[in-house]
Amino acid sequence: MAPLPFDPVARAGRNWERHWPDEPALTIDAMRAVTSIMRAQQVLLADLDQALRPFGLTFSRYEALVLLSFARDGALSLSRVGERLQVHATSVTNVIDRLEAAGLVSRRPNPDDGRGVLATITEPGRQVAERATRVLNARRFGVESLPAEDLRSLFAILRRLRVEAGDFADEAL
Amino acid sequence: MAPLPFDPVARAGRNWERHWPDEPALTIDAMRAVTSIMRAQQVLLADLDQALRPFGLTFSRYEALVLLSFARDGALSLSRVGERLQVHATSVTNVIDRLEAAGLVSRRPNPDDGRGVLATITEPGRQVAERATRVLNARRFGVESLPAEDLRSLFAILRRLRVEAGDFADEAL
DNA sequence: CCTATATCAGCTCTACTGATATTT
DNA sequence: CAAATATCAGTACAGCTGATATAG
Repeated sequence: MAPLPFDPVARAGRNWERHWPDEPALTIDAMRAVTSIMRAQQVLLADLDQALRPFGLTFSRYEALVLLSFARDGALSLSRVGERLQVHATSVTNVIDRLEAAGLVSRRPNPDDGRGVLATITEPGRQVAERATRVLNARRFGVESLPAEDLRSLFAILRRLRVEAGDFADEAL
Repeated sequence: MAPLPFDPVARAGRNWERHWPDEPALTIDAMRAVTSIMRAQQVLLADLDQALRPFGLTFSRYEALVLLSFARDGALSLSRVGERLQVHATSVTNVIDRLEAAGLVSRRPNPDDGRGVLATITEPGRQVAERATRVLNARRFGVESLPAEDLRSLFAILRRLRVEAGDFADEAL
């Protein structure tokens, strides 16, 4: 795809001002910020998925695998996985299905809850998680171009957005 | 989905530090920022898609429709639509197909290029775009919780990320 | 009885690949 | 002939709904 000789988000902002002259500046600020997030996510996801392809992982599967690698005994109930990654129960089933088919995770009944299932990371799963993480760390998750200050600003600002959206209840406010 | 009593991104950062003690702090900053962008996008897209559902639009279709509404004569070649929205040619065909099926856009041959097709917004399309935009403006695109300063920071920081990712060539650098 | 957990079938959507007809 | 434009078939993926079996 040929890169544009101008910023399409900035241009959209100018069009917005022209067509909606009575809207407060805050509205255009919001539109530019949201459009920027959408584009940034698209660019980053494509970059990360490409980096993870040699490992047979997508970013979603990678997130689930790493979550298990950090858990006590390398195991979590599927419901916990869904909570932490904020994905639907059916999506958890799907992601774990694929990780299990690749031999990176195994299922077993939850001894503490007869309704539940524990996903456990396997030894090959740990190895894949570690090698994939080395790759992502080395390319700094696709944001090599940003200084630490900007990265921390992003986290802080988007954290507020996530709290307001109900992503989690802030423990330190 | 029950909201967590803690920030899952912050917790992932602490786990990262514990498992990768030799990684520079910058790596964890990058991981937190990227994960935040992914989650924020997910939350925002769900919010916007829900707001647009009564209009029979997704955010993708809304973006294409608004782009046409801003264009001279309300028309753009499909290749231009793809450039501006940074989506694949096949996705442009798909989006315009659906907008056309809904009567919001019409296709006609490009008089300036026999290979091309022009997408033109219809009068019903303009009305839907205007009503949908009023709704999104009113809810400030889902980021009501952020002050103008944060919205402008997001735009500025993500703009650099987009430039480095080849989203566009900066005209003012 | 009501709720929670997980799964399944089925649908929508976006993204991408590879092939193709047409035109420049 | 090579490149660009658009389309189509087919695949993969994530996200969701509704239904279901099992267990707390």
